[in-house]
Amino acid sequence: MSEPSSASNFIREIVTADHAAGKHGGRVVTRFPPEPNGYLHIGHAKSICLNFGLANDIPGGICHLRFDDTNPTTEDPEYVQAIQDDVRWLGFDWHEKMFFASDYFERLFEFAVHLIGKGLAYVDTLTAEEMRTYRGTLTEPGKNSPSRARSVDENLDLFRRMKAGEFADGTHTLRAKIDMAAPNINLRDPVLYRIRHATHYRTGSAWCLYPAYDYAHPLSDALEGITHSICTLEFEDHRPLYDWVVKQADAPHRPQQIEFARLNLTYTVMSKRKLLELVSKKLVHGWDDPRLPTIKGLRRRGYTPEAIRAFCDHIGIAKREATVEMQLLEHFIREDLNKRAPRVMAVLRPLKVILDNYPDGQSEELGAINNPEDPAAGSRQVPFSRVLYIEQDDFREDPPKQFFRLAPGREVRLRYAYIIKCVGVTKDPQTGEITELHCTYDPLTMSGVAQEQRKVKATIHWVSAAHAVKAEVRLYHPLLATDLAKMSPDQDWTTALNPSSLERITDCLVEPSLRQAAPGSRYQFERLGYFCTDQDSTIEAPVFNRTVSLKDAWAKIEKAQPSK
RNA sequence: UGGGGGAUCGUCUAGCGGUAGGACGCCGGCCUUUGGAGCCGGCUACCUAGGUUCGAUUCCUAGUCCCCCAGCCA
Repeated sequence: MSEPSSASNFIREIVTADHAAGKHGGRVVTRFPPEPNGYLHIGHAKSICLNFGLANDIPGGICHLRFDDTNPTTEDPEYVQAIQDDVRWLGFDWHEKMFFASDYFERLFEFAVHLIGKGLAYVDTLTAEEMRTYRGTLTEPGKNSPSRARSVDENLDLFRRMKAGEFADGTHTLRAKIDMAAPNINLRDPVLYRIRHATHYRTGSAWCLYPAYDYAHPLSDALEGITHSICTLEFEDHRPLYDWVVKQADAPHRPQQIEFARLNLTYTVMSKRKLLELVSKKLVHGWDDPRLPTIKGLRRRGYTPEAIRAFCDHIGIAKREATVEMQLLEHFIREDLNKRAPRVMAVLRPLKVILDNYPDGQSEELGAINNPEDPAAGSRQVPFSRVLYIEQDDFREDPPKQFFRLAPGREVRLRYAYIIKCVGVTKDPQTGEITELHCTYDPLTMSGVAQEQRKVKATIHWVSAAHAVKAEVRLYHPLLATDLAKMSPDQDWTTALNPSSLERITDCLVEPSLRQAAPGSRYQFERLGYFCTDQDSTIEAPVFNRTVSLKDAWAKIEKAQPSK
């Protein structure tokens, strides 16, 4: 990737200054370290853009992809694959520098032996329950575990036996010997290793002893020669422990941890726990459900990596907790797709229009511009005939103020075609529902012909009944109907879900050029929005996802109108 | 009544002692064969109170409010 440098931020300043000062031997090595226990989301994209972006922009910089797989009970190779796919799809490259914390288990064990030898770690026999009691509280100091006085030899012996599988889960831990009275709770003899007789997706049953994050992470960083270890704010008070581990283990290298605020977005959820809950309870259709802020979801919905990167660059990096408006994300996908999505005509909610004065059985091919923003996109032919469908929203029997579209006796232009006039409305005698419109067309108003005196206030899209292709369109609405921040924590957060976040319309009609739309291809349905061909789409049954609507000035006017 | 962080337009963000800027959003207008796009203009922001200084969003002090931490999760 060779895009213009991102806007600066405090982390970029630190890294740039360190690089200029020749710190770390002039190297810059960052890392993106997900635990493979879920799919990546837009919040991870922020971190990916930061870490890889930094490495890309600084000469000689490199960003590692490291799987922080130290907990065998939550991790799965499915996630390892998905994470690699997503990072690549976002446009980043780890240049072969892909690592697994689980590959360091042996070396991590040796560091622990070293720590024990220095008298800085001990095997504790307290139960989890007891350990909690001994830890003290936020305001009261903890007290030393009886195990703290064990000799180095005894610790070494016990630790090796822990590794050998002699003890059951939960019976022993390895703890750092720091300070049980430390005001920072993370320093009150944190657990370094715990026993887990579980199968790890990579190391199988080779280990029953697993290093904790606070121990494995700093040492993994050190082993890889990471210079700047960037993480989110909640790890701020782990930094003293991070530094302690690297220093006391006599690691070959001292990385610097820097924290920034994670991304929050309005109307959606970003925690792995909640996303997993949505997927496992089938509240959505999977990790790639287009309603989700996962990378896979956004991708299926039609988002481009370029738009996501532009968004990430734009929101900036800071330490203040912030919630970005979804509209900003939408702005970036509109901006990107406006420049490159080919325009087509599609009618979501069809209303039949019969052109009384257009010869029955006749049809013609009309030239249509593929993208007014991109002359190189060329043009195509769209068939026109006597019976058409227009959007139900484009006709009002009793038009409100400022409604410029079709109404009895009124004229509109059909995009790329003629000006038509509504001369009759047919209704279902039973329901009173409008079933079809009778219109006349003016053959002298063919699109492209100068029409000095014929100005109409609206141009609407249409499809030819005889040529249109039936399609399903899926519209997505916000995942959440209620702001989670306004809910009490004891309430079930899923009650905040928007029950109508997915709207499927199965009898849409699209222009024939869309018949063979390939899954993943993106279009602008004129006047409606940007749509992406879904992976479920087939030639027999095309399916389109609405990525985002176009900005809708009329919707605003209508909403602002007094009533009705 | 511990520790660690953070407070700038509605939202995100810039500012590094010298006229508080940008983006989104919103409101007008122009333009338009997409009520899209584009163009032009506008939109009650420095948490509070003191102090230092010719001058403070910036430095200092004291408050206020918000977030994180008591997993053998990461």
